[in-house]
Amino acid sequence: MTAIASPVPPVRDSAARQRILLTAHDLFYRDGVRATGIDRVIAESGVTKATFYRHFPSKNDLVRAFLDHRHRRWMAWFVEALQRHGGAAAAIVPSLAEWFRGEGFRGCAFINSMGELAGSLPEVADITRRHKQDMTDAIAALLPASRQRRQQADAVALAVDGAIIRAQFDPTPDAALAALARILKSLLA
Amino acid sequence: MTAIASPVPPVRDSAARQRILLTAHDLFYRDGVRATGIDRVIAESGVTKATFYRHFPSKNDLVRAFLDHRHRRWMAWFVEALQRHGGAAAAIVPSLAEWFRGEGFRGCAFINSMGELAGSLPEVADITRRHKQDMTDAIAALLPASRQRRQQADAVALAVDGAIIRAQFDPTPDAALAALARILKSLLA
DNA sequence: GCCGCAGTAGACAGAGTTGTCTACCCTGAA
DNA sequence: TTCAGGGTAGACAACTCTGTCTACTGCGGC
Repeated sequence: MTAIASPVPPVRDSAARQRILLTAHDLFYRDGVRATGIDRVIAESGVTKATFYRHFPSKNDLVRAFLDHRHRRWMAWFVEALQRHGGAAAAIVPSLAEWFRGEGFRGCAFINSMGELAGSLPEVADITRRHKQDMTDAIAALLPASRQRRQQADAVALAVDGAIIRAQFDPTPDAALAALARILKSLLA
Repeated sequence: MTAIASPVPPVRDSAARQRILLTAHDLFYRDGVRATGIDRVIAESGVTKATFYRHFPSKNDLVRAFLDHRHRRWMAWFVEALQRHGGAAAAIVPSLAEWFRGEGFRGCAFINSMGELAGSLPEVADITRRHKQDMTDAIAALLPASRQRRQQADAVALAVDGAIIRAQFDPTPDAALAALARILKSLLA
């Protein structure tokens, strides 16, 4: 369904489309998907309804594009941050600290979306699973090769998700980072 | 604000109120809070609008009552399940397995709500923090007394949250449980 | 020069949202 | 017996939501 191209390709990498997508990204991530009306996205991206609906036939299409964009953006940042902090397992905590302490941190966009869109966009679970798989792969790349690297990476990724959650409801991310560090230390000893 | 009693107590533990609350619990947990309209709750609990608004002056009041109810219900189940599985740290994985494999499992109601209500009901972060604090206390009670029990419990709770998330997007909870078991084993060795 | 098309501008439909209000019923306690 | 109050039944207001539609503009390539 989703991927069938229209007879005459109606959209491309236009400036308007980019503006819509970036605006939607900020609003969806900050306020949540359901809390953000299409009208708001349209108004804030300085575009008209006709233009919006030319690029995104429905809100769900925009949501999918948002998650796709978010995935690329976040993964690029994550991989870069891990390298910047040494490219080993020890890079995980300082990298996440950066994110958690960053201005508009509001948790994981995928986890948040999964919670609110289970009914209206069931595929968000699959999208989230793929996102977390890529995150786990990036983590695995930091670990020394061994027979249990895959499972170690799974465990680390699980702990990272726990830390993201905790950093989302605690006033400061310190406890989340400390607990994560404790887990990593004992897990990779 | 929230806790000020009205001059003449307008509500009590009536049957109607209970029906509304239980219906709201099921719908909010299954479909999400924003996705569930007040009309739906009213229709499915077999009550009229006037009755509903007598007990819950606004949807936010209902949401707060829902989270409170959910907290009591979930904590009671959790403590009971941990005891039933032996009352030690080893009880955590089988207890969660029960929940994850249960019929309507849809993740943690608090984490889900925090994601979608950040804007309209900011206090949900505090409610979630208190809920997780109680969960952590229940976990701490399983661990042998030591100087680091508190921090161990924090780390275990963080991993539990990670497992809840993973069980929410994976088709089966097996990987989540295995990764959690791995973390517990190395953490409590 | 003209034509296609991405864009602007905005009215409009149809459904759904929360919340209010009137009118009536029924029961249990003073 | 009266009467307060929790309940039923449902209209209605005011707003927001997604999505459609018409009419016009401005520009780049053929």
